[in-house]
This record gives sequence, structure tokens and C-alpha cells, in this order.
Amino acid sequence: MTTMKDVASHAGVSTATVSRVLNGHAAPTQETRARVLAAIEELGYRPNALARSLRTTATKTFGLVISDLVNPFFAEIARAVEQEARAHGYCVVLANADESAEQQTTYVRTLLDRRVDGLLVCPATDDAAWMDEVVATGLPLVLLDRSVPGADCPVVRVDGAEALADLAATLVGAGHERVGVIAGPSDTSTGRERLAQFGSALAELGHPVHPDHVVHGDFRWESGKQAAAKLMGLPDRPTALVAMDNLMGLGALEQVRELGLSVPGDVGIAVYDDQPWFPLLDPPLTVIAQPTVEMGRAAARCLIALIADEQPPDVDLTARLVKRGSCGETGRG
Amino acid sequence: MTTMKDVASHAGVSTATVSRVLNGHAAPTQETRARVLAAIEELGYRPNALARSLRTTATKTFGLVISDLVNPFFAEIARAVEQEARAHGYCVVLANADESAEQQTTYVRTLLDRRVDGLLVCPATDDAAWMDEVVATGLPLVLLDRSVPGADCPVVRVDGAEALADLAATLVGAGHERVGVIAGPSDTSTGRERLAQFGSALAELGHPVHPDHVVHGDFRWESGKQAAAKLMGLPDRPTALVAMDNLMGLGALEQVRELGLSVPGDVGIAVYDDQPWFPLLDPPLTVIAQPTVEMGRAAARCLIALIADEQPPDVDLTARLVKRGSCGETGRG
DNA sequence: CTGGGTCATGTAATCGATTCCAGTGCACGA
DNA sequence: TCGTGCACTGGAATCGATTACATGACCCAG
Repeated sequence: MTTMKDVASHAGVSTATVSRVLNGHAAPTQETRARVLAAIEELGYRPNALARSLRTTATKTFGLVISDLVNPFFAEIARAVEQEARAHGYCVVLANADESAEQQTTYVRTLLDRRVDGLLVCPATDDAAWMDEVVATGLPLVLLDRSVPGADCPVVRVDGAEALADLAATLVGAGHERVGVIAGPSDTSTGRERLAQFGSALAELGHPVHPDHVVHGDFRWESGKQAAAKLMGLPDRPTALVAMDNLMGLGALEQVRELGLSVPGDVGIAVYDDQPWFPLLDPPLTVIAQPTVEMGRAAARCLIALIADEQPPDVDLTARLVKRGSCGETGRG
Repeated sequence: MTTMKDVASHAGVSTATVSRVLNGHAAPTQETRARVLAAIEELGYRPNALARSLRTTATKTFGLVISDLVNPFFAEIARAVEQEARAHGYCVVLANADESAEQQTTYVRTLLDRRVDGLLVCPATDDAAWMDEVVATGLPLVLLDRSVPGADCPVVRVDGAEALADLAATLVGAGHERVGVIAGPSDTSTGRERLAQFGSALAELGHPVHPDHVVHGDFRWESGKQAAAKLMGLPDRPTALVAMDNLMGLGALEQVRELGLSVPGDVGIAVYDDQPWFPLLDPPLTVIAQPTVEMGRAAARCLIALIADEQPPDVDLTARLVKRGSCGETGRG
């Protein structure tokens, strides 16, 4: 590879001058500037980002740690983060934790070692030992989607309380007596919050969720399927299922179909998270839609602000209910 | 941040020794090794990957350039690449080209500057100016999913000829007289090949595709929707639509539904690419399934082999037809 | 004509690691 | 006892950039 030294000698100047030209300093003459640029062009020189970063202690890179890339919810976020980062001249190193806390810790360490300029993390669980290490280095950090107890950094999250209340009302209005909930892991903030908010909304309407009608999954397809199997196998089975994540929802739908039940005829289904193709499902799913693109964007902007030594506030977006009839709400309510 | 020098003085040794301990060299005594490790532990030292990479000219990083992260097909590939890379101690820098050739070139340059150890690219188009730059640096390169003319590097691709022939036979068997094709861009290898292979398979069966019944999209939802609108608006409209990519297929399905047509009653639909939730669509889609995970894995392994100075062969996987009835094949054929 | 200031440029230190080469200490064989 | 070899360790160069400081040319005012 050609280095700055090559360019310098080729242009008959010192490396300092080449560097100044490269970084747009005022100093160099139009004439030397031209000579240097010509040399760069001629040699096909490209600066070594590693060397530059080592010297400047800036990598123009974000680390993005997400818990599951095949979950379209996270894929959309990742895409949005990447777009916003790119617009500001940053690259994104992607780390897929596969919903594992250890994997996540390992990755955070790797990203620290690589001296990323900032870290965006969707925490896999509440266990935030990794956070201490990050805080110790003073690296800008933003939490995304899920928060963790005692976190001392900006958090970008989505408030689903209202949407869940709307959903509860819709379900009750559609005549559902017993609502089964396929909740997320109770060691994630979203797992806990969604369940709590939805539960209290239903309780307020006089239809509290029966403890047996709550099953915890792990935000993945298979767990949703199993949860649905369990719930629908109960003697007093639910008349509607609410899955607190899109993959679990799809798993539940698959299970219900395999049981030969019709939706919403035999059982209603609603799902947290929306996808462009949800209207094409059989039946089109009633969902709680989160502004994923806005989440990713906001998180990236937040991180950029942190890097600029500003003190960005938390970002709270809101989810909203989208009715498509899979709870029988058009037919009945 | 604590550096190696800190560790060295804290342990009363030189940086050379610390480095040797860190890299598992044979030299240091058990005793000094212990002292160094203790110092590392005590100071919470973590090596600076930038400095190391600068010296060793290895970053343990792959660059992965894909054309669209929200396309679940690519998301799956990205995930598989990431897993395989991680298993071999590599990180993945993700670059999303958004199906734009320029964007792709920009990203390739950035990745070169960052001295990634290897590059995995799903080329956005046949225009491979960027490839010359990569070849010039001698950086290991593997093409994924799509190839480009005159590419002198390993390619991991999927052969869909047989599956497309099966699909053609299935359509003809189901009584479809006129098949509309929503093809990919003709400046991508997959766009061209799939169309050609499918076209000749139908021709061999005595049902050549009418030129008016071929519309090119850009592998995205909206283009599939528009293509379907165009095709279904023809006086002699197709009795079946085949979309050569999952997003275009979903767009087509959406359009057909908006037109109030039933599938497969009024028009059959088949799609290239499968997804876990395709069986849950209305109707479940007949597809040509590609082994995405295997693609990603194979590509990563291929790259690792290249880095190890081996000469891995091209990888050719095969797609297969999965019938789910959306072409009327259960009812009619 | 000269001293001080401005401006472009070069010299060299530096970032934090790795690694070649040389030096030290010790054991062992003659 | 002394030379030889081996094992361990340290000094210092190096990777490729950035940047503080020094230098020299040049200009202008006094």
C-alpha cells in the first residue's frame, strides 16, 4: 500500500504538508496543494484509517449491539441507525447478541477494544455488568428499545401504555372474556412493562388477566408457538391471545392454525410490533405499531449529540394501535 | 485509558514482556506471567485494537456490503455471516448500499481505508468499477448472491434453474396459459439469470412468456406492486404472476388484493425466496426457497480460506421449489 | 537598511501496540 | 574453572498517520 510518505516524496514535500492538504488546513499554497493532490491521484493513495484513528483517538465508528438481527423489528432499527450514522460520516459495526447476555458482554468488550466512538445497545437482559465497563471508559452510550435498572445514560424507548390500553378496550369491546398474554422475558424492561401496562388496563376495565393466562416467552418464534399451545390447552382457554413481540405473535398464529382454530372466529390474536406484510397475513393482524425507523434515527442522533459533549434528553416515542380485525373487533365491536 | 506501558511499569517489566504474555508467547516465566496478568487485572487494562492492527496489519474484521438490510433475505445472510465470522474471531462491519451502485462504491472505499481483512459483497449492479480498486489492493474478496461479469474472485451463489423449471412445470400443470414475470433489474446477474432460466423452461413446455408479460422491478416492494398493477391491467392479462424476489412478490400480492382478485382463484402467485412466515400468508405462498443461512456461512468460510491464502472454489448451492398452493397447483395440478 | 511579523513548510515527537536484536544470568559439560 | 548454549528479558525501531514547534523566506514599516 502506498503511504503518506510515498505521496510526500512523490510531490516533493513533507508528510506534514500532505496531511495538511488532506485535512483541509489553511496553510498550504494553492500550488503545493495542487501538487500534493496530483501525487495522491497518481499513486492512488488512500489514507490508513487505523493510523489516523490511533493518532486522533477517533474512529468515526459506532458499535451497534442488538439482540436478534433476524427479528425484523431489530433489522429495521439497524437499518435506520446505519442510515443516520452514514449521514454523519460514521460507520456502524454490527454485533448480534442472539438474546444472550454473555454474548452481549463479549461484544461490548470487543467494541471497546476497537475504540468505537460510541455505543448503541439494545440490552438483552437487565443484567448490566457490561455497562460498568463502558461507563468506566467514559464512552458515549445510548440504550435502545429496552432500558436497564440504574442506567445512567440516554434511553430511546417507545411508550406503549396508551396503545395497550386501546387494545385492552378493543378486546373487551369485542366481547373477549379471557385474554391470554404471551409476554416477553421478565428480565427485560419491555417484557415487564408491556405485561404490566396491559394487565392493569384490562383490570381497570373489569377483566383482569388470570395468572394462568400469562406465559413468558423469549421474544422468539418458537417460544410464542409453545406459549400458544400451552394457553390453548387450558381447560378454560383464552378467547384471545396477545403476543408482546412480532416473532412470538407469528409463532402463536402458526400454533393456532395447526390446532385447526380459526382467527378471529375461535380465538382473537393481537401482536406487538408491526410489519409491512402483516396486512397480507391470514388474517391481517391487529397490532401495536412502533416507530422503528424513528427509534433508530433518534438513537443515532442522540449518540452523536453525546459525542459532541451535549446532554441529549431521553427520547420517548409512542406506539399506536392498528386494528385489522384479527381480534374480531370489526365484526363484534 | 490505561496502556501497555502502565501495565509494564506496574508489573515491573518491559512492554515487550507484557506483549509476550498477551500473545501467548512461550518466553515469559510462569512467575512474570502471573505478575503481568495481575497488573492487567488490577488496572483493568484492555489492549488497543487500533494500535495492534496498525502494527500487525490485521484487523480481524470483515466488511459486509449488502444491498438492502430490510430485505429479510439479506438480513438472514447478514446474520449467518456474522455468526460464522464470530466463530472465527472476526467482527463484521455492516454496510448497507440501499441498492445503489454509488453508495456501494463509497462504502467499499471506506472499508478499504479501515483495512478490513476481507470483503463480502452482494453487488448492487453489474457496474463493478469498485472491484478494480479492491483487486488493486489485493484484498480478499468474495461475491455473494450475485456475480458480476469478469469478476476474478470466488462467488457464492444459488442455482435456481432446476427449481424454476419445476415451477414452470407446476404452473403449466395447473393450467396457467399466460404467466407474467416480475423480474429483477437486468443489470444484476440474478435479475437476468432467473428470468432467462424461467423463460426457457416455460418455452420448452410450449408456453413461452409473452414479452409484454415481463416487467422489471428493482427487488423492492413498491416496484413489485407497480409491476403487478401493470401486468394485471393488460387486456390479455396473465393467469399467474411470478416475482423473482420476496419483496416484489409481497408488493404484487398486495396489489392483487387491492384489485379485489382472489389468489389463486383469479391469479396464481409464486415468489422467489422463502420466509418463515410465508405459510401464514393469505394464501400461503408457493416459493423457491434459497438456503440463506448456508449462503452466509459458506461465504464467510470462503473468505476465511482466502485470507489463509488458500484458493477456495466457487460455492454453488441449489434452490428448491416449495408448493403451498398459491398457484392453484393443489387444486388444479 | 533593518527588525519584527506573517506565512508556508519541514522536523520530530507521538499515539499504543509488536518484534527483531542484543544482553544478562544460569546451568552444564569439558 | 571456564566457555558455550539456552532461556528470559529489555531496548528500540516500526506501523502510518497528526501536530506542536522550529525554521526560513519574504514583506513592510520605521
